[in-house]
Amino acid sequence: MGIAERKKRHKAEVRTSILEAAWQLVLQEGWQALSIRKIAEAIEYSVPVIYDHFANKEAILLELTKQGFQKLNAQLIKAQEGAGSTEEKIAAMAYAYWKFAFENKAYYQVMYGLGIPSCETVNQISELSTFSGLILAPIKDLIAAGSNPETDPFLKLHTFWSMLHGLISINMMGSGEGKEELNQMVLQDFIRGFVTGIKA
Amino acid sequence: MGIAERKKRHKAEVRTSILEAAWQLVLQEGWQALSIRKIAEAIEYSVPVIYDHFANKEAILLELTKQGFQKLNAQLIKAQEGAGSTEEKIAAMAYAYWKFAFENKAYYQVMYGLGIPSCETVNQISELSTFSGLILAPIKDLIAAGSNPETDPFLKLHTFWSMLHGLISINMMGSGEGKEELNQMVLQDFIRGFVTGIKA
DNA sequence: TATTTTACCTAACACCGTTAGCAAAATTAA
DNA sequence: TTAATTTTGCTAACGGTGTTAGGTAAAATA
Repeated sequence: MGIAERKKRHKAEVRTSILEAAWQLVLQEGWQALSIRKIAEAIEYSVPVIYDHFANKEAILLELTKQGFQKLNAQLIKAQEGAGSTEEKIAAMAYAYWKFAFENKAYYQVMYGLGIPSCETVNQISELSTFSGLILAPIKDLIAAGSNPETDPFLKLHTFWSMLHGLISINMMGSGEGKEELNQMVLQDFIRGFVTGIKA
Repeated sequence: MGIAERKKRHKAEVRTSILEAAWQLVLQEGWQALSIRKIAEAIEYSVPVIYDHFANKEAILLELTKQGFQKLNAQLIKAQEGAGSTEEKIAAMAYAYWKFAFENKAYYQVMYGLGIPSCETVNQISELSTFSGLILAPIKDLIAAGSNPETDPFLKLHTFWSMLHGLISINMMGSGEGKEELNQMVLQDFIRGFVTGIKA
């Protein structure tokens, strides 16, 4: 009964090729210009085949979003591991998040493209809870070590994520020119403020 | 030659009705669902008439964006006037900005819908420079009164706007339920951190 | 070999933004 | 008042979108 296996394997290959083609198109023309027909042409199948693998276009973007968070999480873990103190961990993760956003603009724009992940969407992206967990841990440590141990860590996680995202999205417009140094300063400014805000 | 006047007036009326219809549609179905054809039907004109008044669909959204910033600016001015100290001014404006966003979600989403206003877009929205000016003034005052008078006020404006926008956009997803109090805390947290960050 | 399942495609539906080209109405000139 | 001209607004189309119904040919099963 190796036939069923072969078929499954082939189906998985087509699915993968859809995602790869979609990703190439996003890289080349931006996620706004992604279309089912372009994907179909790229994978050399007819349009309806795509709907055998994904319910709709949004599901494809959702899958790319998941991939983005996977990649981001991996880099956050690496950043955390390389850091010593709790404080350094938070700083390293903020920096890693920032770096990820600018080194993977296409991913970041897909991940937050339709606006911030909506309530329904959040539950579909399991990677998001990993993400939250990663950042929550050092925040809890920092709170425990600070002078206000009853501070709500979720509140701080919320703040951390929100502000960082805000900084990035507003800086992402200027893009191009010699703003890199200014941006670095904004980031450092933020981290310093955030950490001392918890310790105080 | 009152004829030309009447024609001008009529043309202006049609233009206004386009914007009003567009706004109603945005309120009812969200800006993503806005379409030229729906506007045309609402104003009881054929589709091409709309292109006599606006170059394209984006121009209509741009006009709504301008209206949004006008309204926001008005509320920021009011907030600033009602506040005493420089510090209170900044807090009041942050709160007013926040309040505007949540009381006018449709506007806020149009204003930041296509992502943050891009470099080209910024120049088309004169209201944006008014906005910047409004926030810049108290920031400058606070810097002057603080212990680091050489701090770049534009950097701080940047930070202020970015973080506030981030807080709002991430909080805008949760929307609905009993998160209002938590949100208030996040905002207060932000303001406190921002102000002390400048003074220190 | 006959039958059933699977894989896949063509063609369509209902939209979208945008524009070319034309008919009718309103204005101006004779 | 009639003729010429401008203005106004329309129909219809082009090329695109996401999505799906329905049919055909190939492959697997009996």
